[in-house]
Amino acid sequence: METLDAVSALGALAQEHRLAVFRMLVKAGLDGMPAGEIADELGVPASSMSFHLAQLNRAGLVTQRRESRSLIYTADFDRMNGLLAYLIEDCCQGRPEVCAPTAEAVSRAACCTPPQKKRARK
Amino acid sequence: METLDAVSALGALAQEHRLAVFRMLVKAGLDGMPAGEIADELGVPASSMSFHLAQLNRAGLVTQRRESRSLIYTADFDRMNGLLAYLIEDCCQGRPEVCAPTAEAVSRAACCTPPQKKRARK
DNA sequence: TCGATAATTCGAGTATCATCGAAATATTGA
DNA sequence: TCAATATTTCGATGATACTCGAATTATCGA
Repeated sequence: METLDAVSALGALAQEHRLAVFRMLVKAGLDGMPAGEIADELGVPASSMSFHLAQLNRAGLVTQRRESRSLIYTADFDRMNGLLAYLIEDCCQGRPEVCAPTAEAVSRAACCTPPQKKRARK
Repeated sequence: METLDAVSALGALAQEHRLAVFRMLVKAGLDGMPAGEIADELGVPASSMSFHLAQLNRAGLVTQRRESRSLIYTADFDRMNGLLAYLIEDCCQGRPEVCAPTAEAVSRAACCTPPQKKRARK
């Protein structure tokens, strides 16, 4: 991940509502959640939530797919892993012997693997 | 680390200059760097840099100590580790079996351990 | 085709961020 | 005590960010 991508991803997560959304979407896994449900759950007006979802989307941290009338948002686990890897490498940069093994472990372990597919929502 | 602390730390890193400063300070290790040198290195006016350093400081990602006329800034490795741990837990939240071992590995390895003390600057 | 549902885009208001020169503060050495 | 150095704080400016109601777009079922 490039530095500018990291800045953009960090900025997307650096907001209370958006961090909450992302946490929620991680929990939801590959099924994702419709915009309206996210907004309801967090008690934020739909138009405000739409703004935040667009930011997360632009930063690549969530993807969007239409399912009938709903737009389903899903966390992008690869992207989040990319950010984590960047931060860990960044953090240890110039001193790889200190924690490169850890960075390596993280990237090998593919930390943010989406959980196995769940049942379709009722 | 609490969610609001994470938002604040993420916000501090979500800016090109500040991310560059943090990278630089990580490289510098416990010795840290004086504000002026940081500003020079990045080609940013001193007053602008002071603003950014204050933000990093407020977010707890750097500490400040006076050494004669200079203010030396140092990366706070514990804080950065806290942020990484938060993000990794966050990312895997509700599905610990997927990557808890990785989070554990990261925290055990103390990824952002400051490198051993270097020579005093000339 | 029409009404209902789900969401986004628009517009306007307020707030916070980023920038940078000038002025103020802290420290040192002579 | 005074000039020089290192840095911050102040003030002003322009740019983004956040909020949310109203208007618009897309889709579905009858």
